[in-house]
Amino acid sequence: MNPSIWGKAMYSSSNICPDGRTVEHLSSFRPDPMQSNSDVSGPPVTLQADTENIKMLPESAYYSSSAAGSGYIFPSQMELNASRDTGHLSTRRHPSPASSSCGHHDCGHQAKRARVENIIKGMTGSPGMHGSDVTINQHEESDGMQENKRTQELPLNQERSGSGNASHSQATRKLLQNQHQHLRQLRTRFNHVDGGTDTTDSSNEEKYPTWNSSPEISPRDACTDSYREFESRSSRKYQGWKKVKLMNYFQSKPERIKLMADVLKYELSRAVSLSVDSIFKSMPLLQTSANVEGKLRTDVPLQSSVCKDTKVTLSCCGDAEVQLPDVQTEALSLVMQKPQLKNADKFILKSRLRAHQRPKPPVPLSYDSALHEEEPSEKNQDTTCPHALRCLQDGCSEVSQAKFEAFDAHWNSVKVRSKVNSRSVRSPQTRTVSTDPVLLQGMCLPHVKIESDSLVKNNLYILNEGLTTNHLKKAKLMFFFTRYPSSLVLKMCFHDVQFTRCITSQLIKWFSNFREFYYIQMEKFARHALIDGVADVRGLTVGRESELFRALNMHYNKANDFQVPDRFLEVAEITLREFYVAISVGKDRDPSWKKAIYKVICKLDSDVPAEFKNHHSG
DNA sequence: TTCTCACCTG
DNA sequence: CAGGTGAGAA
Repeated sequence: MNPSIWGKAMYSSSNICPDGRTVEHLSSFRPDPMQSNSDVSGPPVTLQADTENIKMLPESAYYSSSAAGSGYIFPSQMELNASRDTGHLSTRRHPSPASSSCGHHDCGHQAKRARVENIIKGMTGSPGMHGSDVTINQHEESDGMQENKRTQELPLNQERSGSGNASHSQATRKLLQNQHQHLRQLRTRFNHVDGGTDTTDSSNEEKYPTWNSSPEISPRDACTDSYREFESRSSRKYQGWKKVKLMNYFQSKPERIKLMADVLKYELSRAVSLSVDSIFKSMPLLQTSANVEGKLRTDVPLQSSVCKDTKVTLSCCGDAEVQLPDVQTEALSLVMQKPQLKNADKFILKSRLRAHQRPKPPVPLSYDSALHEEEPSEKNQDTTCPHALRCLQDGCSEVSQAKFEAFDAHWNSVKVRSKVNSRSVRSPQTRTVSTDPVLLQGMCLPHVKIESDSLVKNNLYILNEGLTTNHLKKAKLMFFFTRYPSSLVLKMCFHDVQFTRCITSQLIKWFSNFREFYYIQMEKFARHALIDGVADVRGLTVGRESELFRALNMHYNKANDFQVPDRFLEVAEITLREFYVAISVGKDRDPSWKKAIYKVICKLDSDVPAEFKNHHSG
C-alpha cells in the first residue's frame, strides 16, 4: 500500500476536468488487483481524507466548465409551493333572469311570455313599427299564439279591439284579419322549427327545463328551445298570458327594450354555454380551428349582435363582463394527453434544440408563451369573481376545479391510463362531480377568443392538475442537463403545472429514479470495465457510440429525437471513472461509498436551456 | 418535525 | 415508475 498512490488517485478523481486534465490525473491511477480485493481498512481512511480535501478546493479547481456548480442548490432549499388554493367558493348564482326579478312563480311565467311576445314582435314587425301598429300586432299575436283556441279568443279580441264599440269599421276588420293571417303563418313557421310539437301537455314543463343544457341537445335546438319553453307554458296559462299582454300593451317602450335586452342576455348566455359545452365535448383536437370557429359562429348567432367577429364576450358572475387580454388565451397550457395525435410523444423541444446544430423547420407546437405564470394570476388573486384564466392557472380553486372536472370527465375516457395520469386522479384536488349544466354554464369562461388555430395550437386550456407523460419526457430530457434540479428549476421548466406538494414530490421522485438508473448503469459499466481488465481510466470514455451512452439514451431519450448535449457525455464519463476508481480501490465495501460520488456529480449540473423553460410540456 | 435522498421492492 | 422506509440535514 502506497498512500501516495491512493492519494494521488483519489485526488485526481476529484479534479476531473473536462478539459483533459482528468485523463492526466487519472492516468496515473492503476487499479491494483491486490488492493481492490484486499483489506481496505487502510485506503478508505485516506480516501475519506481526500474527499474532505476536495471540499476545500474551489469549484474552479474541479471543473473548468462554466456549468460546473452552476445550478447546485441544496435540497433544503427546495421550496415546496403549497397549493395556492384561492378558495374561490363562489355561490351559484341563479341563472334565470326571469325569476330573479320576480320571486313569484306565475310572475316569472308571465314575464317570460311577455318576452316571447317581444321576440315575436321583433321578428314580425319591421324595425320602424311603432305606435298603433304595435298595438294591433299585440292583439293579433294573442290569437296567433293559440290557434286551437281562436274561437274563444276572438270575442276577447273583438272586445279588446273594439271595446264594445259596435260600429267597427270594415277597414279595421280587414286589417285585423290580415294580421291574423300573418301571425298564423308565423306560428306555423315556429311549429316547423319546433319539430312540429304543439302540445299543451302539462308534462312539457319537465320536458323543457329552464336550463336544459343537455349535452345531447344540438346547438340549433338550443336556440329554439327557449321559445318552446315559453310557448309550452303560455299554452297552459293562457289567461295569465292575456293579462300580461294587456299589461305589456300599456308598457312603455323603454320597458320593452329592457325586456328585449333581458331576453337577449338570457339567450346569449344560454346559447354560449351550450356551444362551449358542445365544443369542449366534440373538439377532437384534430378538428381544425376553422371548424371550431365556424361552429361557434354558427351555433351562437346571437353573439354576433354583441361581439364582433372573433370575440365572444361571456357574462361572468352576473352581468359583469370580463375582458381579458388576448394573451391569456394564448398561454393556456396543454395538459391533456392527446392520444389522437400521433406525434404527441414528440417532445416539442426536439427540433428547436436540434436546430441549434442542424437546420430544421420548427415544430408547429413550438411557440413562445409570452405569459409568465405568476404575472396575471397574482394580480387577480383577490378578485371575488375569478376570471377563467385565474381559474385555469391556479387550478386549485375548488369551484373552478369542479367545473373543469365536469367536462374533464369526458376526456378521462381518452386519457392515457398511465400511472403518471392516474396519480393525478388521486390528487386531493380531484373530485368526481356530475356534469351539472349549471356548472358548465357558470364556468366563467372568459371572453373566449376564437382565433384561427389558437385553440388547436394550445390544444386546450386547463392548467395541469397532474403531470402527464409529456412532462415525464421533458423531465427525462432535462436530466441530460441537470441531475439534481432545484425546485426553482422545476418550477421554471414545468410552469404549466400547478405546483403542489404532491407534484413537487413527484418531480423530485422522477429525478431520483433517473439518478438511480444513471448510477446503476455507471456502476455496472465500471465493474464491467474492471472485469474486462481495463487498466487505465483513460480507456474509459463515453462517446455517442458507446454502449453506456446507448443505454442511457435509450432510457432518457428513447425516441432518440433529442440531441444529447456533449456536456452530458463528459459528465457520464466523469461518473463512470469515479465509479471505476472507487470500485478499484475497494471503496465499495463501505456501505455509503457512493455518497462521495454523488457529491461530485451533483456539482456537474448544467443550466437547463431556456427552451425548457419557455415551452409547455405538451 | 419536515423534507430530501438513496435504497429496496413490486 | 411508484410506494415504502430509514438516514440525515435543517
